[in-house]
Amino acid sequence: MDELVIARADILKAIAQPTRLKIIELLRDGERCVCEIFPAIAEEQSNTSRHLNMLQSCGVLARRKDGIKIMYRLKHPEVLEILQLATAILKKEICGKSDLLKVV
Amino acid sequence: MDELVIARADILKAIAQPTRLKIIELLRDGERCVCEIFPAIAEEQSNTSRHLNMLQSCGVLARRKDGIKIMYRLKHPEVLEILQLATAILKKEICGKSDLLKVV
DNA sequence: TAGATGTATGAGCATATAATCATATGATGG
DNA sequence: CCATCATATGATTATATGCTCATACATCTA
Repeated sequence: MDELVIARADILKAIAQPTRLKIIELLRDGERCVCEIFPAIAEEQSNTSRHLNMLQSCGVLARRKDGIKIMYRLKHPEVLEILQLATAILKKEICGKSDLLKVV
Repeated sequence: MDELVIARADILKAIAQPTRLKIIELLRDGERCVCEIFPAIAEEQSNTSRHLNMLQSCGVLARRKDGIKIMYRLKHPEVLEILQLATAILKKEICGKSDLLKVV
């Protein structure tokens, strides 16, 4: 039971990090190799590689070899749905706060 | 732009933790006070209080006073949808791994 | 007003996480 | 075979996180 809770938390934790969010959003447009990803998200190659590896090993991304390159892609469309829902919550929260501040 | 990525990561991070997941699942059935929550999830009062405060300040939970008690409740149904999607991903991943192991 | 009850918070600790630099590994073309 | 390009990984550091114990703070009631 507790194992399941932890497993679910791990999936969400994998998504819940700025650098990894940027990776996921980039891969929304399709498969990319590491050498395309790290300049696109403005992170170090080394750091990007670690995050990609993490996302792959927890099942969020899939990877395949293409000659010398490693191509990463989203494995589950649900991940994008989660992002949308998070954005929806965020929007509602921002509106709520703006109301309080009488800014909007 | 980066601020938005961080804000989205923060919402997800709030959900992506076992103790907080347990709280959220408990509150799926409706409003509860702290003194009901911490025994139900088998955590210390102090620790539970911190997590509740965290979930409230990031907008996942709402709270109100009821006499001496503080009642917490889910603020956005989207949070439950996120949990469902995470479970869906997990299921697919577990099945995939089971296939590999030829267990199922 | 003195307890009792419910909730929050300060301090401390152990562990986890993310980033960086340097280097290793591995595949490819000349 | 060597140089080069693409990716991964070891070591280190700084910071964040989660938990616990003790205590504070409020609110109610006898």
